[in-house]
Amino acid sequence: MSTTTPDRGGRPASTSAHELAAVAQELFVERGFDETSVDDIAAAAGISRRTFFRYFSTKADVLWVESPTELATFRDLLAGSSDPWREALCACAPQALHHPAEQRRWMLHRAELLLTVPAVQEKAAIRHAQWREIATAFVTARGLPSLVAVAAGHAVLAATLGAHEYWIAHPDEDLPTLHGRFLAMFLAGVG
Amino acid sequence: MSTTTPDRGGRPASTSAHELAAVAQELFVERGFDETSVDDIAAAAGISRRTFFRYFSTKADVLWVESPTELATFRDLLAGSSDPWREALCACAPQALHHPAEQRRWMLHRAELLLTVPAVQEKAAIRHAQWREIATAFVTARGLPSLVAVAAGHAVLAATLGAHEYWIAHPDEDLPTLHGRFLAMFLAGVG
DNA sequence: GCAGGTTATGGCACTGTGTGTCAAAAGTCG
DNA sequence: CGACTTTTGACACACAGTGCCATAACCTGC
Repeated sequence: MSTTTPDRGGRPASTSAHELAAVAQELFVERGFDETSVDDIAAAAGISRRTFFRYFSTKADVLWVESPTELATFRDLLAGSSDPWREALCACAPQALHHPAEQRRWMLHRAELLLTVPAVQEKAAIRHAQWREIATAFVTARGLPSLVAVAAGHAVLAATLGAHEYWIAHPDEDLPTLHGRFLAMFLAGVG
Repeated sequence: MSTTTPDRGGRPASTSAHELAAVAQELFVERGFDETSVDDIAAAAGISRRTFFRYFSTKADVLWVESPTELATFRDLLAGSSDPWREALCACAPQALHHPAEQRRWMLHRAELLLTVPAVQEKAAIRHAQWREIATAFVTARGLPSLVAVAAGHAVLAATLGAHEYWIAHPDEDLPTLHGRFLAMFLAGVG
C-alpha cells in the first residue's frame, strides 16, 4: 500500500497543508474567521494568495484538514466490523473522530466555531453530507431497506453534532462517551 | 395583532419578496442555481442589483421566503400544544411544514436543490440551526434536562432532512407521513 | 556544468457576491 | 406647493475563487 510517489523532481513545495492550517487557525482564533482574509493567511504563511488556493480550494477548508482522514477511517472501520449494523455505527463513529488529548483544546475551539460562526457552519454542510453518505452506504451494503439506510445516515450525523453541541456546554464530559450515548439514542428506534 | 403599518407615505416598493422569489426560482429551474447570477435575477425582475440585496441579504435566501413563517408556525404550534413533548414534536413539525398541494412541484425542486447543490446546502445551515433551536427551546421549557433538549433538537432536524431525502427518491409517498415516521424513529430513544 | 523535463509558485486579469454611501425618484400629508 | 418619508439606483469597494501564463527550483541524463 506504500504508494510513495517516485519523486520525478520538480520545485519543492514551500509549505504544507498542515502548516497552512496551523497558521490559519491561529489567525482565526485571534481575529475571527470572517475578519481573516485569505490574503492575511497567505501573508502570514509567506506564500501568495494564489498558492493558498492550490492547497485549499476554499478558505474554510483549512478547518477540515483532518476530514479526509477521518472519513476514510470511518469507512474502513465500518467495512472491517462484524458487529450488527447498529452496534457497528455506535462504535466506529466515535472512534473515527478520536484525536489525541493534546489536540483537545483546538478541537474545542473548532467545535465552537462550527456551532457559532455562520460562515463556518455553512461550509460544514458538505463535510456533514459526506459523513452521512458513508453511514448510509454502509447500512445499504448490509442489505437494509433504503428508508432505514437514509434514517441511519441522518441519525449518525445528528448524534455527532448533538454530542459536540452538548460537549461545548459541558467540556468536562468525555466526547466519545457522549457521542456513543447520542448514537444509541437516535439509532434505538431506527429499523 | 393587526400591526398594519400606518403608511406614512414614501415611494412605493416596485416589487415584493415573493415576486422576486418567484422570478428567481424560475431562473434556478431553467439554468441552475450557480449559473444564475444576482444580476440575472435583478434584470428579470426589472430592478437593480442593489435593490435585490435589500429584499434578500443573500442570493440563496430567495429559496427560504417562507422560512420565517414556517418557523413562527412551528413555534406557535408547539407553544399551544398540550401533548407530551414527544408527541407534540411529532405532530407540530410536519404541520408547520405543510404546504398547499399546488406548491408540491416547487417543493420537490427546492428539496432537490437542497440535497444536491452544494452552494444551496451551505446556505441551509442557518435555517436548520433555527429549526433546531425552536425544538430545543420547547423541550427545555418543558423542564427537561439539557441533554434531552439538545438531542431532541437534532432529532427533529435529522428527521426533517431524512424525510425530505427519502421523499426525493420516492416522490409518490406523502411527505408529512414520512416526516412523522422519521420523527417517531429518532425521538423513540430520546429521554 | 548544461540541457530538458517536471512541479510548485507568483502575478494578473476577471467574474461574482455582498456592503457602504449618497443622490434622486415617488409617493403622503398639510 | 413644500416638508417628510421611503424606496430605488449608481458607484465604489473588499473579498472569494478561477483561468492563464511566465518563472523559479528541483530532478536526471549527458
